Amino acid sequence: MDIGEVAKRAGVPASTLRYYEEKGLIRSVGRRGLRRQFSPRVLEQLALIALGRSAGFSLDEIAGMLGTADKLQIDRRQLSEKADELDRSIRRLTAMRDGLRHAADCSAPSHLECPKFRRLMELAVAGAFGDGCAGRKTPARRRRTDPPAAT
Amino acid sequence: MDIGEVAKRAGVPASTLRYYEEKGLIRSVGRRGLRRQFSPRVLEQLALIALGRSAGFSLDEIAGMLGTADKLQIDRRQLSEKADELDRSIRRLTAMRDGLRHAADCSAPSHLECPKFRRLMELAVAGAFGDGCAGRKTPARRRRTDPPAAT
DNA sequence: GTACGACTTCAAGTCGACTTTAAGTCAAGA
DNA sequence: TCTTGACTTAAAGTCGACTTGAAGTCGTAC
Repeated sequence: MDIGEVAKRAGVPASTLRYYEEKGLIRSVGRRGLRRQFSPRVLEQLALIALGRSAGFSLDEIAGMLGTADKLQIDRRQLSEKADELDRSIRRLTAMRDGLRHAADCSAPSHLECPKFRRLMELAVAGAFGDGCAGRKTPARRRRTDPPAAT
Repeated sequence: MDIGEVAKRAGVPASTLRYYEEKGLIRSVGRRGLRRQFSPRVLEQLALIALGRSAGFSLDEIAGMLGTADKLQIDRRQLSEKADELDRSIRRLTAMRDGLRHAADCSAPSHLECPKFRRLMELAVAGAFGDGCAGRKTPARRRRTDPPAAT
């Protein structure tokens, strides 16, 4: 299959497929002239990649899983760890959701006067929802690189 | 207070404070020489910002909330919407967690032979966990910019 | 025989939230 | 007086996952 065909079937832009190949996540079976040719098996690989991404694995992690063996061999411990990680995220998100829900219907004149809201603020400052909360879009910050005004 | 003092108390690097000021999230009350001076009230603002970030608001959204009025006036509808959004995330993460958990102890020789796993793959391909799942680190992709190999 | 469309490469750009760096300012202590 | 050390600025760099652009290569339909 030409890359365009794969793109159409998998619902993924051709540029992404090239990128994935470059990263070693998929492989083309050869070339016809310049053009990469893919085996239909790549569609399964792409589904796997999509799943991995949805589960929160990075492309590098996924590459590691699909990497060495030609036959898929996913480490069950890795899955389990990711499940635990998700579990922690779920707990944090749940706490946050409930807090927001409360704040939304709270009768206090200002949110600042609502004790629950203040508690939430404190937790946030303390980092209780640290890196990884609420659809965190930032790439897992390393807290404190900068000396926080060292004495 | 000097910026270093605020940094220490809030546990946020000075560079971040400058950045926040530039973005209009906080304000300094003046200068002593070159140095910004902050009122202690900025600490409360920062706590609010930390909370907003943890809840998944972007800095621009937070700026919008704190923006116009000098007195904090958060739109309750906005909180409610974010709570709903979190709720959806929680559901997706939960499904994913359960799927991973299952896959981790599944007895099928290869994951590919487990029907539940395959179902999860299909869902992922179909985008059921679309943008916003599992600590998604990417900035809310716009699906399909590239024509998927138009006919 | 040439125009077209689908492909190719490589480099650079994007997004958000910061951080880092280089070069400069300033008050205070030895 | 000179040196710290905490601040200042503006500009550039970072991270991950891609996308975009420019310039070139094919096979095929006209």
